[in-house]
Amino acid sequence: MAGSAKAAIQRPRGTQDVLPGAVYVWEYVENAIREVCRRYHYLEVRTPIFEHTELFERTTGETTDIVEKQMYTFRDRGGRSLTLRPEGTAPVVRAYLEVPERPLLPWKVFYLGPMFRHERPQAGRFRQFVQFGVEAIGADDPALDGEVIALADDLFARLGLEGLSVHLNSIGCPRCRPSYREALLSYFRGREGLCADCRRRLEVNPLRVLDCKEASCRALAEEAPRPTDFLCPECREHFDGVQAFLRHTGIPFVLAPTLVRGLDYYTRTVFEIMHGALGAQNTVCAGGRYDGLVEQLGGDPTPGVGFAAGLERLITTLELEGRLPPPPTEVQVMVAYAGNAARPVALDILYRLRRSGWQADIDYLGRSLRAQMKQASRLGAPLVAMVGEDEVASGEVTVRDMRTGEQVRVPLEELEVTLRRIAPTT
RNA sequence: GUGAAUGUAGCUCAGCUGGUUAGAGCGCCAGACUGUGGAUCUGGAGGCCGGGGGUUCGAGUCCCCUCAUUCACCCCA
Repeated sequence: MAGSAKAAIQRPRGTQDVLPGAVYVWEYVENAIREVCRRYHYLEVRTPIFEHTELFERTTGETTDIVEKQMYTFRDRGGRSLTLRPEGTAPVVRAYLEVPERPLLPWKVFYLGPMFRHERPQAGRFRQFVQFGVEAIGADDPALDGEVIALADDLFARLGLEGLSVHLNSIGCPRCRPSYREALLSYFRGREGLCADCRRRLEVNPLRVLDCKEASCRALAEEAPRPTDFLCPECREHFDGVQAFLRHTGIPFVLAPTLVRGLDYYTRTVFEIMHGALGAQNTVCAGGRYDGLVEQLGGDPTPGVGFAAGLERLITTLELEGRLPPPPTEVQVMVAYAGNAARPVALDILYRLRRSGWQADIDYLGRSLRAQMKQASRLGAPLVAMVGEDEVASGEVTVRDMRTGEQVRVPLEELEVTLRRIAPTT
């Protein structure tokens, strides 16, 4: 690829470099996330990048692809099996159980950081990707389900996104799900037309047959029994409560009777926030309730609800909707000089500006003044401070406004006032 | 893990049925303007045509393998 004799080392498959010119977009999104979370009283938690493998095996679901074949698992020198975290909820719950003092409930936290799954990359899917997620542990109030959905909705609105829609469903609890499962099995077993994948799904995880993309399966799924028809009275009431909250709060949503989630720990509420124009991986945010998870990890029975959002997909959505913020100014003042005699003076000016807070830079490639101007222009620097032999002799500096082309020559002491006057806001 | 498409200058791409010095646009550097950007013109640098093997007198063009990228499936943010 590269012209060198040795083969160039490329980044590992499914990873990305966020280059300097793009980092501001990430900062923009991260800032929006932190601000919204603060308003909803969710505090940040930072858990390790790797965990004991068992944590994910026990929670995510032993039959899910994530655990079966997508984990980056390795042994450390002590022989322990560790895994780069493939998702954020299990680690957060584990951390909750390790909080030294009993936390005030609900424990409302958010996380923001890289996750790892060994999958084939495609549009909107990477092996290392960044997830933002919130978890509220310790209350089963439907208004809390509503709160995490509201938080996500608020965030997306704040980012200016419009093409997203909330899809909502309830998959019941360990008490009502078995009867639904049976109904589903007998429905599909009595019918022809399922694809090969779905015949396998039917045995492994029957609920997943519902969201198959195959046309024939979808047709069958349309008529299939729905989880919401089998909810026990408590789950029914809870689900009604979530919907009532959303209507009351004015958050639009659509009921999605065939929506199920992949991870084993979900109960009751499940939801996804999707975008119509994203390609095959169109879910930007997904979550739900996990009332059995804390107990499963050795804690007292404690309900919980949360979601995870993929930042790469979110940023793609921003691009798609033309909602990327303009890039920030890299350099406010470019210091240019003509002739080697002026260089020490130019460096003095450069450091004087930097020390008083200006974003300032200078040419290091010995370019002609003309080329220095061109650089300044390309960098989008609004101001150039120029010195040549004349200025050195008279103790002055020439300030050029790159937007208008106007320039003035002022005594060195007046440089900063002049800069501020010409470009007060930069 | 499965399938398909694509890999030619820094970037985006040409290169007809294999034919000898591999091109364009943009970008970059320099000059026209011996101290001044965004316009124009001129010149220049920069490619073992992803890598390996094969067919052929001859391969960027054909065949095989391999690596990478992209999209889709599986699954999922």
